[in-house]
Amino acid sequence: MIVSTIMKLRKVLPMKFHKIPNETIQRLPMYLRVLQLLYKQGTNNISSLKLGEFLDVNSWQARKDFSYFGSFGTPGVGYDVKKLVRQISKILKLNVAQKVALIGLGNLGSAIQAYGGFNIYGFEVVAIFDIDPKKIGTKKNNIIVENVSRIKLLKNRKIDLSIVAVPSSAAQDVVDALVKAGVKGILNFAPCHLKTPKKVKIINIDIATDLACLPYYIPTARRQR
Amino acid sequence: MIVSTIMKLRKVLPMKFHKIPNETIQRLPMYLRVLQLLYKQGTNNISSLKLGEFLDVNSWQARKDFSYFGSFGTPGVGYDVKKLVRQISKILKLNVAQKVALIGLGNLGSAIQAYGGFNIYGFEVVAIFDIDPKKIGTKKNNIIVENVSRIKLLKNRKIDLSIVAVPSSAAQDVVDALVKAGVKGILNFAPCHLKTPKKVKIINIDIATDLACLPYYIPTARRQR
DNA sequence: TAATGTGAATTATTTCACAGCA
DNA sequence: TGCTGTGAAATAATTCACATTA
Repeated sequence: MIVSTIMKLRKVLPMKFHKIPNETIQRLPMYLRVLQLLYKQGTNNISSLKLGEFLDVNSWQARKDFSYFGSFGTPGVGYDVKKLVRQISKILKLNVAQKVALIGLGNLGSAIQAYGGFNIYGFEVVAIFDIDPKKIGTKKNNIIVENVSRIKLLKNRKIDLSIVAVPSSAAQDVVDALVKAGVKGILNFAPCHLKTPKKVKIINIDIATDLACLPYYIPTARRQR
Repeated sequence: MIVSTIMKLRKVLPMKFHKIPNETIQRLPMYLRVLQLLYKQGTNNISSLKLGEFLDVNSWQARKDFSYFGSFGTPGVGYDVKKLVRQISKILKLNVAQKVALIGLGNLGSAIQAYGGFNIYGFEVVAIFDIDPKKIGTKKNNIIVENVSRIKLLKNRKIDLSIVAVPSSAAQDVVDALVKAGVKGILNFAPCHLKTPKKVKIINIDIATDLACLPYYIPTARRQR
């Protein structure tokens, strides 16, 4: 009720005080990725139309997404690529390097560790935990694999983020430990719903679930029974 | 304009003729996963409230999701778990086993191949392709790894779905080949936007992009500059 | 002239509230 | 009584259209 009143008041205020759609936040990293690539290739200026073409996003969608945070472009000219990169980085709080703890060094955990795609956003895996005694103590990319029982010691290591790549059966215990250790954001790969306090943001990636949507969209399965 | 008129007409028609939200489709595999688990554990009947609790979904959300497709429950009683599993499977076209081709057997591809989570939805990886001569010809889980140049031969093998786990630089070529080979649905892990004809459904999973959203939601990064 | 920025309109999705059935 | 199914209301997100500015 109060929220509703605030929302109505906000309608007379400038764009930047409107509620920001979740979808907008999810698109920002994609803009950022393309813009960084463009900058590397020597493109200094780009229009919302061109930028959108790289991502299958309409020009007005891109402009509106940015407008929630301010006016970053120049009418008649477009956006300064470098400036826009800096602005989006700041919005997403990616302007400071983000330390990440990886939990689980099985097939998926190893793949994530080897994956270089995090670097462009300033993420760095600085701690790895596993439960397998054969892995504990070994080095992976100069990081010593630690026993999951040591997750609680993260408290003193200024790590806000964690990637959970353990089996579903172990996931809730791991998440509980991470929350206790002061981790504020979790990217979870276990295909199950995990309970966290409201202050801890959790984003789930469920590969099988995403795949399971595909057949629905396929006009006619080759031989439907 | 015409679409808008149809939509208005639809408002007087029963629920099942309404447009089905994409979000509903994305929730169906999650209901299915929980229901299968419950059934294995001997639960034969469940209410929308209990079902929702497992997934942090409101009871009315679950009921509305199902209502787009028909009336599967019994007022005052709830849903027959086995019956609901069968209905959702049918809606998602998961009632027939789905063959999947995996492209790319690097770190991520290997992890996907080893991941058992697909089985519950009836998926089976039946073909693997890679570009590395050292991998081509070897066996992985009884499947011979083939050269990517042979993707075009998929045409005769009744495979509708594919998982793409190759570097961004190779992804568009791979997708083009898959489209030519008659693949109808693609789950893409390469962090880039890929062009496909409208009739081919593509779902993207971008791990780094999802991670990049997390810091935004964290109240205050530990030392914001 | 060529682009941005943004109110307003439209469309999509969620939430509510309750009629109706076992 | 307890739970489903669903119109209607509320909320959220996208799309449009255009005033505005370099």
